[in-house]
Amino acid sequence: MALGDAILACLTERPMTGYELAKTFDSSIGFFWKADHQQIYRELSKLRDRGYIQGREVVQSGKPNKLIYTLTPEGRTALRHWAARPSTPPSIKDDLLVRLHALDSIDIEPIRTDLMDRLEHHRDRHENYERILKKRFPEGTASDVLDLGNLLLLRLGARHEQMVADFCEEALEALSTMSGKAIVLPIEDSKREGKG
Amino acid sequence: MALGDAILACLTERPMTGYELAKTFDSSIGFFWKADHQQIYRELSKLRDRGYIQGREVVQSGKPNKLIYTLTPEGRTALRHWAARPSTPPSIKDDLLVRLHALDSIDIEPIRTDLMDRLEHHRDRHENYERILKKRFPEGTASDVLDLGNLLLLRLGARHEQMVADFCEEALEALSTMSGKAIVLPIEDSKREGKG
DNA sequence: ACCCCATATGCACATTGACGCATATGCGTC
DNA sequence: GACGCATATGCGTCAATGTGCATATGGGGT
Repeated sequence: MALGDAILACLTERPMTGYELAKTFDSSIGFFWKADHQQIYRELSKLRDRGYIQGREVVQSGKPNKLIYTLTPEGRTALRHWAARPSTPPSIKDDLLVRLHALDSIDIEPIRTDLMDRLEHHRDRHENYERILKKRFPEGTASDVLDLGNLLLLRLGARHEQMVADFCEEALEALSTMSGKAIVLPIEDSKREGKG
Repeated sequence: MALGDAILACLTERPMTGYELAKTFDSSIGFFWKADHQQIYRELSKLRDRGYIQGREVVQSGKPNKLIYTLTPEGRTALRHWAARPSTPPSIKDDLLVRLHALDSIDIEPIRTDLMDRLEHHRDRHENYERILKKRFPEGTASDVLDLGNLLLLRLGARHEQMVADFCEEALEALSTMSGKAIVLPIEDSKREGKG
């Protein structure tokens, strides 16, 4: 139950509604973990059933009533126990890498445009991280433990995006150099072997 | 159907049995994409039903008969069409990052040991990539398009592991510096607020 | 008046993934 | 001879995830 723990982790900051959590998973923690509102509401129900969070209904007019969820002591304990277990290193699982693995059996042009799009995407994200870093940590140091975690997170994010962006650039360059030597395949559906 | 396409991509190299594919997903492409043999066999059935691959049974004695799967022209086309679609940038989704996000609500010691384990893990993987790179690409250049893809892949893997390893080191250092200032919480299940 | 957007929650279905178990047999080891 | 291991394929179940749809309403644009 990884998403559940991510939600518990978010609720340590402050009590939130499912809607607010969904927005959080679209910005701060969402840089590392994607989850849409459906997943979040479903997980919230489970966490409530287990007694890890408590919902307080707030009656509103003009809008549907909202449910503000707060961590219970049991929830805090559960989070601590989860956090005390070793983490599992994830795989990268990027389709782009699968495409590169079969580079000689696919069309190069779409890969080039894809790489260019990805380059832009990762550059944007990198700039975003750097902007937040400069704003939140102009000194580059954290004052307390909470800040330290977020500082480290932002730094990792920034470096990751930078690295992938660099990779895209390099891949594009390499493809340009290669395209002179390699046979550029015309787009046809019936493709025979002959690669020589 | 991402795993299916990863399997098709593997079969462009050479025809393989499910067993061989499972081994492949435990080494080369498996550095980026994890899949156990169950997933692979299930996906192979689907791909066969769709006519993307063809199974040829080879009778064996002493071992169960094996099914060697070959890409059909339809399969090649499907792979090319899939590869022509833009890729979707994945999220990092690492539990360690969730732990760091809630660093002030959890116990530091388990995180330290976790970070040390992860440091070792990522260093090992980094060395592994570097070793393969030196062996397969001593010149650092690729001769054809297939090699280029694999060279790029290995380079990305190496850099990624290096980056995460550096991150772990930095996080450990930061936690050491911080531990002087921060209150080290004793391990108790009933935890009150008071963080001052 | 109509439509889209933001707020706020949720169900249903399909796909994907993780984990255990089952089958069949030869080979080496304790 | 019992046990684990490598080879080789597959079923069943459950958790996690992804996608579409449903509900309810006030406010702003056209």
